[in-house]
Amino acid sequence: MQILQILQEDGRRAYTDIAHQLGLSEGTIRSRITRLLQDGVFQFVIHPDPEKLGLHVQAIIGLTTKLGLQNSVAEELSKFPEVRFVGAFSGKHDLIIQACFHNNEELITFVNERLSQCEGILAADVSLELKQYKDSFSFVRDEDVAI
Amino acid sequence: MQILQILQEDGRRAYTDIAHQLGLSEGTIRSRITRLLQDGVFQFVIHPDPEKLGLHVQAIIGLTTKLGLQNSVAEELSKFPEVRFVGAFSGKHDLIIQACFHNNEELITFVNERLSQCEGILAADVSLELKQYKDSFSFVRDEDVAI
DNA sequence: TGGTTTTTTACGAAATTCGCAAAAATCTTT
DNA sequence: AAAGATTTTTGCGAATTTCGTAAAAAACCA
Repeated sequence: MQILQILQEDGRRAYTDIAHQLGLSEGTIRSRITRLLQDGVFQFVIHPDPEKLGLHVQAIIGLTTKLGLQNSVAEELSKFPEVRFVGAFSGKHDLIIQACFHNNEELITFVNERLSQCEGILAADVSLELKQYKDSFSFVRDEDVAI
Repeated sequence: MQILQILQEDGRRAYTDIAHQLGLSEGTIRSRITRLLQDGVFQFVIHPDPEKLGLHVQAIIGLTTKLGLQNSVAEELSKFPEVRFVGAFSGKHDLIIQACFHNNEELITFVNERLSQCEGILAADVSLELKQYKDSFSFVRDEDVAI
């Protein structure tokens, strides 16, 4: 957990660095990280800033799907590169997705052409992001580390 | 863009590796990545699997806030470690957040004790995640790379 | 075109990672 | 509690990568 916490802040911290910080050998850190990766506990990735990439429009879209087609719709939507999150939910909407676009034009096109062509979507409830406060994969909590 | 695309798949790929793949020198890759980091275009992070960390319950919660308190509520919620996403939106809900919990008990506690104690929240619309299809920071699209 | 700035390249030095075998620790079973 | 088996940690030298930096190349701009 401490290793995850350190890598959360900087995914490129050297094994030797982490080892020094935690009072362990480089080999230990290396073998643990290798094991965590093999077990699929985490992955090394990058977190781009959408704004800096020209993706100025983000939206969360709640979808109502035709009974029985929820799964296929979800899998279809997961293929789109502009869609970064797809989940099935209890509550008002069967599916909730999150997507990024360069501009409003692109969002409208996505809703009107892509979504409408997707068999099984009955309704789409679009919420436009006005301001982002937090967006992270920081799952590791201090409480979990302390144990 | 090609560098980002490569690092999206493996945030730990060596500069020399990337350089070979793109037919450039190690120094070029290094200076470009250094510049991208300085400009805040992306960060090196890890993507943990919440399930593997025992976070079996995920939820998206739409919030209605008292006029004028939206901002302070959002900033307050951003401090919680269990909250991974906070955004202000147009549409039905003023704020939409995404959070992870070990179990339903923890979610209920969060809603009843944490949220209720947060001055300015008028209503909370909880959607429980039943299945996750996609969750990534893969903002870089092939279209953008090709340019 | 000539000069300026930016980017790329090259390369030795420093640091990191890798491979692996021995030591230590942990777990099992009796 | 001991003996044996398994897992984890450690300690190296070797291979690889990164770093620092100065020169070359390219791009930019009057």
